[in-house]
Amino acid sequence: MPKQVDYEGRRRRIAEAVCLLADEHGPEGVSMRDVAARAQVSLGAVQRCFRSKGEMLLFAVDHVGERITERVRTRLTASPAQSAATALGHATNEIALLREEHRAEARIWLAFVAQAAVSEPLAGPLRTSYAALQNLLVRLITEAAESGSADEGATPPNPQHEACTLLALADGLTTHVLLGHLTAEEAEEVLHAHLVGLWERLGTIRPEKPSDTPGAHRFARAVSAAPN
Amino acid sequence: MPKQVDYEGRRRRIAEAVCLLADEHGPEGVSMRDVAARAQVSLGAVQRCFRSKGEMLLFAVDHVGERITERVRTRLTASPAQSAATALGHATNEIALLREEHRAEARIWLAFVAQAAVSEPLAGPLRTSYAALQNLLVRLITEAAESGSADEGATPPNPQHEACTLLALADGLTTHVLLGHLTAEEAEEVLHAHLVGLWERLGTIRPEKPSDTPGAHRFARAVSAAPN
DNA sequence: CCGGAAGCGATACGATCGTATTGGAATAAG
DNA sequence: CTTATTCCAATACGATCGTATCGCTTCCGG
Repeated sequence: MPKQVDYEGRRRRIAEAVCLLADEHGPEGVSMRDVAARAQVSLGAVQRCFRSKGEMLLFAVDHVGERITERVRTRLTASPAQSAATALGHATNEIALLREEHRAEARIWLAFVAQAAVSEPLAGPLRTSYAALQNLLVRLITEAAESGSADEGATPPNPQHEACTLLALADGLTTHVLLGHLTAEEAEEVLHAHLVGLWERLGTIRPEKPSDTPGAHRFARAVSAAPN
Repeated sequence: MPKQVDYEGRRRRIAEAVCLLADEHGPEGVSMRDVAARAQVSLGAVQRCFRSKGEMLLFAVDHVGERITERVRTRLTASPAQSAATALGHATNEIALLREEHRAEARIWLAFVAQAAVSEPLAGPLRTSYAALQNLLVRLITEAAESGSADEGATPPNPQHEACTLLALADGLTTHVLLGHLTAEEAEEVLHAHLVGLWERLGTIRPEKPSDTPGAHRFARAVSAAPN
């Protein structure tokens, strides 16, 4: 048996390079050559890892999806929320990718989403990621609703609906921030306001600020210094 | 003076061609040659109308933005809403571009948004369009709030916040429908549910169903969607 | 030590891109 | 009609794309 290399590791490195380029020049602005240069490998090496460009992009989008989902999950288990409601806040804030240090991830996500809207094979992994996130939200909402009011006075909101709403709202806000239509602070405020409404509807006691930045909102890079 | 042509008309026709192609092949998937072919003009004619491809795209995005905004406005004046609240429902439904016949417009919008996230000149017109839509929503919300409850019991919601929320939610839902994560019906349901909540918060009497939607609840396959 | 398979850097190739150029058709003014 | 000017279709051009090919280099099994 001749030479053997760590394909999985290389694939990941290439995927990271794809992300960096997609962040800088948008989707379709990533070429095999640029990717190879960014990943510090030769074009031939990239071609050995992926049979075609499409396959490479597919792997990259899967990679990003897993990273985001993983980050949300980590956030939940790392800082054990005092209540399901605050956990919900944390998760939503994480999904929205509003913080400055996640702007790149947000741009990458948007790039892939736009591409996937016209390329069915790319849409698959994205749907999977969305489904995972939505399931997580549904679970948190259900949990919060149960731990919340024992009184059943108001209409108990449909967790599916609420999760859809939250997910779509977070996505939309992210997009608007990327476009510069909203500032990150405005988006956070809007998101928080919606969460407050949701908590009331759930009958939970309104928890403290869900964000990890109690004081100044500007440039919240206090937490999760881990680059990647 | 020699020959003279209707440049404005030609520009519009080219913009339409750009939209058709962006709808089919995504952003960056539109080439000058394809555009020319679609618009039934020669490549040279396109080059005469626009100094560069970027200029052409800029014109096209402006064109689309105006068309959408105009359509929303038309919808409002055409069917004189019984109340500001129903008008709000109509406008939101129109913005969300959920109906099948507007799927193309939605894809085009998403394409431009993704492109604009990494290309500042493109972002300008998009921001303008968003600002216009948001202003319109703010106006409708304010109107609805005034015509609504005279009682000031609950916290009077901030129209700016509500407009932002509505706009972002509509955008996010549109995206999720395009990706196939939600069906158009599910998205409409979610949007409607949010509007109901908003109406209650505004203290307005809940109006009848705001759109021509079928009322069926079909949330069976919301989550754990197909892999691809 | 060595045979040979696997990896990969370099390079070639054909297609397609945006843009520049150009020669002739079309048309309004004199 | 002539002429000057605008328009445009065709074509050329250089760059860049994804992909295929081809020799080296590298390294494991025997």
